[in-house]
Amino acid sequence: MAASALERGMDKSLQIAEARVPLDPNQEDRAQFIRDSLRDAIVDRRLSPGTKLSEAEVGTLFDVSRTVVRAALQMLAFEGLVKVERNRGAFVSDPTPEEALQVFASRRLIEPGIIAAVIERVTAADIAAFRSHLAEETRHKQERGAAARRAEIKASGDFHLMLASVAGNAILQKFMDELVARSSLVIALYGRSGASSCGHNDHADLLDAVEARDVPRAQALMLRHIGHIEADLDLRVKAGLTLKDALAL
Amino acid sequence: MAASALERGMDKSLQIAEARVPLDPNQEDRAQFIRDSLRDAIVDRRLSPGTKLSEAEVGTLFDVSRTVVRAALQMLAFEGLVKVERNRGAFVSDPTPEEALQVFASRRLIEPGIIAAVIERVTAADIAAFRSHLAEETRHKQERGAAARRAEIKASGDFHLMLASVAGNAILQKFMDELVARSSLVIALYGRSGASSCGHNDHADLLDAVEARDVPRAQALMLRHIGHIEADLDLRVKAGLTLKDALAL
DNA sequence: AAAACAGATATTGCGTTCAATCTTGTGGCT
DNA sequence: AGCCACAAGATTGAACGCAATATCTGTTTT
Repeated sequence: MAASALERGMDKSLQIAEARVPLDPNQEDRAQFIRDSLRDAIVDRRLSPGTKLSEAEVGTLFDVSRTVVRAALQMLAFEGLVKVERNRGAFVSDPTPEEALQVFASRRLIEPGIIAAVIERVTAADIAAFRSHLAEETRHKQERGAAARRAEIKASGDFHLMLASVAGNAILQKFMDELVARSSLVIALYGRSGASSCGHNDHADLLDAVEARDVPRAQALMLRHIGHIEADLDLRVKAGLTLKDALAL
Repeated sequence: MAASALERGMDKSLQIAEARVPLDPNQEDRAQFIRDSLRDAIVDRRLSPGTKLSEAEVGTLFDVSRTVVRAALQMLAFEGLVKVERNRGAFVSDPTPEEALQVFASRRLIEPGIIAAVIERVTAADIAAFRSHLAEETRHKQERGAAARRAEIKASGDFHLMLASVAGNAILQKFMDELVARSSLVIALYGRSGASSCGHNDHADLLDAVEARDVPRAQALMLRHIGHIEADLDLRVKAGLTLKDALAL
């Protein structure tokens, strides 16, 4: 319930998922583990856009050398979640309104295709998994608080990733990974209601159409859904938010 | 004709573009430079799939430390052009037939969308640039030899990249970068006639439709074109090429 | 007083080094 | 003779340290 109490503890340190060495999962690929932790933190908006990710600081938090941190940051840079500037360091990226539009334009292109592939390959077990996930989603939607909202955004993204996974194309799945992560960042930045779900039940409707194997309808619902998410954005806000403007109030 | 003699010279060394320190272009981002050199070499098939890219060896060739090489290899791994195996090293990727199909399925999804965007934004200057590029392409097509064939494959890919660039969506452009590179690898591996252009003039036709701003026709031509490329593949060949089979002849 | 310069500090870029892991070659055992 | 075990060599993984660059502070100059 009051899970947002967790967020209090962030004095001046980075406040990533685990405060210190969450134990090496399997001792392999620590860079990947750090990348995942950072990505979750970024997508969850525990790390806000523009935040500097100092190599030394992250290294201390995870108890690894800067070498490993560097690898993780480079991966995130490829996904577009952080921006690295030469001799200056890595920062959580701060997508411009234009980039935000490009993210959704890309999704509009790819996701209908994914839907078509899903309908070709989806099994009864998949449908059950989707329904179960949907229940989880609506649960979050009814809760209050920043933590629940974050969980909702994340769950909403996961729904799309599940679709991509069922579609069975590894390349498209990777693209969707990136697009969903970037979307979360955009929504966190520009979202008006904070959640992409202002009264709609898009995922449930979409799933119905998928189960009915109605390709055109499912694709139309997907496009409508993306439209809903986009409509919830207020791209003006951040447009000219320079330090000067920010302090002018 | 017997231009393939060029490939003979690769005794045991890697045979990348420049034999040694091609001068730091601007002293910045040497890793990126190495990545580009390696990518060109892979796409051109001067480095064949499966080749091991030893950190030390590449480092020596470019006269940098392994640290920088590592960064370059990691980038290529993200693009899917090399595969890194833990504690074993990096290898030029060797896409399976299934991966090959996924590459083209992805392109079928994305490129028609790019075409639509292009027709919305293309200028007369762009058209001129395309025509100029096309002339270059046909020139290569009429030449003989492995070098010309490589140049043709590369030019053909560049045409699609030019389209992506005109479309004006940086994210899709990055996706296309990856897809075109992977396509080149797949064509090099599975291509029957070696070039994607067995008698067709797809690019010219496509460009005509774009200039006429006929979206449906241009999209149809794009799909047909991708179909042509795919039809030129022989995915059986490599299908079961295990060591055992390879030696069975 | 504001701008500009200069030194001090912090951070990144990257070469080097040591430990861990994989590969290869040799020798003993069945 | 064939197979397994073991050791030597080679290669990657990751920490460390130094040099280069950017940032910050305090002072000087206009």
